[in-house]
Amino acid sequence: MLMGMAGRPRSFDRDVALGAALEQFWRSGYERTSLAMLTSAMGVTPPSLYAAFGDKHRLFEEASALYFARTCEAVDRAAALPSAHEAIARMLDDTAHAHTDAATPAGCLMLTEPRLEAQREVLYAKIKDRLDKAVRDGDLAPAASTDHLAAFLVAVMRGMSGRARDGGTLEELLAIAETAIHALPRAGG
Amino acid sequence: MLMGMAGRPRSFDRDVALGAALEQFWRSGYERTSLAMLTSAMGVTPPSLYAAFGDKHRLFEEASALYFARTCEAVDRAAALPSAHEAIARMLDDTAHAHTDAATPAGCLMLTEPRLEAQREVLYAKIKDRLDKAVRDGDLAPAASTDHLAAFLVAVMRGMSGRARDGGTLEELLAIAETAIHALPRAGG
DNA sequence: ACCAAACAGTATCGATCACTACAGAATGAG
DNA sequence: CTCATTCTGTAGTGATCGATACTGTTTGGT
Repeated sequence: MLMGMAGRPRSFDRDVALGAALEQFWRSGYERTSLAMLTSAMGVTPPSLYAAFGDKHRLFEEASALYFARTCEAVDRAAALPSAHEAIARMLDDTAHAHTDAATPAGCLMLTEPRLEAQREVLYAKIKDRLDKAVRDGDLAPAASTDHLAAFLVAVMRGMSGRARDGGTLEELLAIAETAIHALPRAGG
Repeated sequence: MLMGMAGRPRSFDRDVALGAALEQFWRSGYERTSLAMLTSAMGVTPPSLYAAFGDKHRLFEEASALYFARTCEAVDRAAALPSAHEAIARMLDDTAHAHTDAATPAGCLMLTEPRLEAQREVLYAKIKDRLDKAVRDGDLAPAASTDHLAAFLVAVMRGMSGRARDGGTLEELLAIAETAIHALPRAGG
């Protein structure tokens, strides 16, 4: 009695449905994505969606958290590179490629969606931490203001995301990235 | 007979109402701005709004054109400065101030609203033209790719606008602008 | 077999969206 | 004045929004 588990099993894969929701939010943003679009993309009826994910807002939070986790993986991989210049260059290169990948919607969900400011704050902190480490390593001039540099880099990534949404190509985004690299202080300077 | 002008005169100032609509669109964006918000901000009832401006989309086009004209004035003033570095520095400085002006909504309507890509294209062209002129003047290295630089600068401005929407301060945006300046090729290089 | 539990699908909820029909009020022309 | 014309405000249009009540259906436990 009162054993929690019982009843008809779910007829869809929750992770697959979440991925479909993520892609829809990514493509159209939170506000422009209606429940009809979500249920169509996920192959799920509204009551099933609400039973599995709560409401639209919680579904978005779960989907954006998934996106954020993937992004953080790439950022952390880049940050692990030996020099700050390599790390930053890799991050910007990743950004250009990810934002123009034909297999996914253009641009970056985290950088485009207004309500994901907390995620952007974490991205900023990751970049600043990597720059601070570079200063400690003697890899970056001690006088470099890592907070200003990190804010600049997040702004550039954001600009790249916006340009990708406007139809910017990979080459165009790579050119922006390469130009931004020149704003970094020279090694040992 | 059939003289066009007659009837009850409009009870509100069309330009003032348009300015109020612009501010509302600027603050909330096109999609999030409802007609109820517009009529409330403009002090006008829906039928008057439709008689004076057409529909929501045309009202937005007129309001964003007004915003665009004002922005172009500032950009052109900056472009008239003697050196490219001065011109670009002024544009970025203007951007930082305009995006954080307490008297207006944070950020830039033109750089934030997805559907205003055509305006961004014009901004890009203005910056590129100024850089091309600098190359002709010997003010910028002849090898400098002005299209890449212009795309970079628009991306930075866009990032500044986004950061302003997230609550970024004037000082923070000025720091981004100053960092971006360092990406410009050195004079005569 | 039988029942409680959890799911699926239809059909719909009230709220809000952009938008407008209608009727009264205010003007200029004759 | 009278009348056509244009504006204003109320009130409400169909459509769509996010979210659910309800009715079966499918499962596991006994």
